[in-house]
Amino acid sequence: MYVTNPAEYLAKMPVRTLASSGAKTAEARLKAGHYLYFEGDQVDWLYQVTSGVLRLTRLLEDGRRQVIAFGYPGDIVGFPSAGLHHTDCDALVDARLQPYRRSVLENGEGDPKLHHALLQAALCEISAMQDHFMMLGRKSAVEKVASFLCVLSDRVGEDLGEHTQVNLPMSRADIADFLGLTTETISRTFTQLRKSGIIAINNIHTIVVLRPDTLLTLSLGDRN
Amino acid sequence: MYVTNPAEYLAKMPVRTLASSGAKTAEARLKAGHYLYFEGDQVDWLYQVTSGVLRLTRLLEDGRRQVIAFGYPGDIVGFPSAGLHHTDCDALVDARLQPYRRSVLENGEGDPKLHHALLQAALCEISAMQDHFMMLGRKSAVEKVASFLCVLSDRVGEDLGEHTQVNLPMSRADIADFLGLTTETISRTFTQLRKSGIIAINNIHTIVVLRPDTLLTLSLGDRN
DNA sequence: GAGGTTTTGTATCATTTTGTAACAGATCTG
DNA sequence: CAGATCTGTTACAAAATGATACAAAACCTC
Repeated sequence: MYVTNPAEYLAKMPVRTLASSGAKTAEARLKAGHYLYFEGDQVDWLYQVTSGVLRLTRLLEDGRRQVIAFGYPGDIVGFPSAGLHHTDCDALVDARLQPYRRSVLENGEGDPKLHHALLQAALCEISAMQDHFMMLGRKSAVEKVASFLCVLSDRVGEDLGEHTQVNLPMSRADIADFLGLTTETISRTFTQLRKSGIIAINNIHTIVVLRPDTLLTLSLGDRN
Repeated sequence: MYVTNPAEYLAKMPVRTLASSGAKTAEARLKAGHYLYFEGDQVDWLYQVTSGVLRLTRLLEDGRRQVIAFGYPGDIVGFPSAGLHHTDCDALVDARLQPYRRSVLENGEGDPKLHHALLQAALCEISAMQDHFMMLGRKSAVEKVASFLCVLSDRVGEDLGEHTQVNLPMSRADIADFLGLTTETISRTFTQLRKSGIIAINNIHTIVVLRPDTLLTLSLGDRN
């Protein structure tokens, strides 16, 4: 059987920019807390994150929230459906963005290579979201948190020689809304992982993965 | 605030075929229980469902399963990521499928209109999956089941004058794996809806929505 | 249609996760 | 700096869901 790696989510795009050399649109900047677009907005541009971290969210009328994804460097955000945005998007920390015209993706205007690259990014997004389905639908709290940390560690972890340090720019509530849990459960699970010596919590936004192999095992939910 | 309709999932594509008139590829047939492709297979074709119902699934090593989607007439299945399928796909009931070459989507070969239509289907898929994220991550069992029935009722319900009849070709286990629940919870919830007079269960695969408005209210999780 | 197998429904019990609340620690503001 | 306001942690109670067991129904297969 082809083995699904449930921790594949977020490991989507090479960090290299897609922009062709000529006629490049100027990079945009987005300050922490500021919104790039809202649900229902007309889509004119797609954006590739160059630096910083974005947050894509959806709201239910009663206030319940789902964090659809975090946008890390290399990720493309803003794919339209029927020409509209279907999430809100804001920056967790100051971010730089490379904009691409929507028409490049949808009408093939401009560089064909860029059109192809954006299309591939969209297709990649579909498969990445399928991974996250498994996460949301079929994993326990510990497995979810472990998966989340594994992915971030692989993708944006800083090598500390012995261990890997991971910066968490998002709040516990963001993590909870991403994984379909409550903030309390996130806190409890972090504490549990810390007490087991699997991670260390330097400060609220900085954790260190002490035993990556154990964390990975937990994330896969091995009942062995 | 722009109101997210959580029951939007599955309401993806018009049932009309995308195929351009000329040089049309012959329609394919897939018998109930037979597989169209497996996770890891090379993608050569995309398929639009003409009739019947498909099931897209993913497996975890320990046997846990997530039903990614049900493919109803109008839906496109088989979007590649890195050229490969990332789900299994089989037919719940005999199905007819209109195949489109992968290269039409990815390399723009052939009819540009078809290329555009497939691209739009992919983008639509992304937004539909975002809806389902909300479902999996933030909804209770009753809300999930109610949403599921609402969507099916809207999409493929048969008008019985007073009420709407919905055929459920999938098993309780399929519904459970689609909604991130267990079969027992599905059974319990169905019974609960039946006893409340919101639905009637003619037989295992046929339910009737008696009070669509109440079902919709339940699906939205109004705590009013 | 008989006999066996699988699926579904129901009840009970166990576990996980959530809700609540109190408190601690940050961060903000004037 | 002091007070106010978030955010995060922890403990305990409550609720929802899952697991188990078993009976009933549906479905193969011969």
